[in-house]
Amino acid sequence: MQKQQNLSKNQQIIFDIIHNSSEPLKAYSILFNVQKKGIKAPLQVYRALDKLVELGKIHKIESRNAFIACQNSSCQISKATAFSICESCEQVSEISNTKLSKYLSNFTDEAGMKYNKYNLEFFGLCKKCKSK
Amino acid sequence: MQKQQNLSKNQQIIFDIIHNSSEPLKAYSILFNVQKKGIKAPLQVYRALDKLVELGKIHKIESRNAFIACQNSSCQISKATAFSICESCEQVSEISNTKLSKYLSNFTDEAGMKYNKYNLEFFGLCKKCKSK
DNA sequence: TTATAAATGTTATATTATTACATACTGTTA
DNA sequence: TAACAGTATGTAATAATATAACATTTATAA
Repeated sequence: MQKQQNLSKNQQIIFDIIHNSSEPLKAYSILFNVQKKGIKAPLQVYRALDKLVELGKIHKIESRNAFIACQNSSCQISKATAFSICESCEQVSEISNTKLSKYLSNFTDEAGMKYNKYNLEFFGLCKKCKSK
Repeated sequence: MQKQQNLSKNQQIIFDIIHNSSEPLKAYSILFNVQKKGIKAPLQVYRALDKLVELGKIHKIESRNAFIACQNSSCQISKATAFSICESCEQVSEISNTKLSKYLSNFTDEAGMKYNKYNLEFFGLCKKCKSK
């Protein structure tokens, strides 16, 4: 329940739920979970999610429309993200690999373009599911 | 309008529209475009899209919920995809860079896991937008 | 030719996300 | 402290994206 400075009430409530979850959470499942705390409308959830993403406290898993807490203490702003996703159990982990992030941050395309931001999603079977 | 063998009627109609588009297309914009051709329901579009993705003829740009034709002739099955996305004009290009794809296909995480599939989206400003 | 898989058609509905507008809170600075 | 600006909240309505369920047809191949 680690208290985060400078989050607003709704932002804190929603961050806590995501942070305490062992799996990525979808917006409407978050909504369902926070209705007892007085957050009643989708927009209240989406606004907090937007802000938390902007702050780098959470990331959106684009292929799943779901959100996880940032697992990478150094990632203040989420402009360089990488995840592994198990296609069987849907477990998601954030990858923090210095070589990978350096490689991608320095990547230059055929036209000489560099990019200030990327998102990478790996898919496969996690250890548990592979051994089944 | 290049005729593709072994696509069904709806698949062919929808592939042609995506293939001839200069920008990624969203499912409901495709639907709107094909209503004159007798495709009336979202599901008809989504089914064709699913199949085309499975065949590697098109790719889904996850962060945009939109679809583009595969620009990489060698990419039969879309299990290793990379795109550059302009955050200003929303132009999207598929990146086919052998070094990058080798690097990512061989990537091994801290736990020794390899992945059989990935999707990478780079964000930035395209040449045109940068020079504005 | 018959049976199996793939594709289609149709209606309804589920899920994800935003617009628009009114109000309240928080932190500055005059 | 008053006035202001910026951020956050509340609420209702609706837009945009995607799937379930079921009936039927077409293509393929044994």
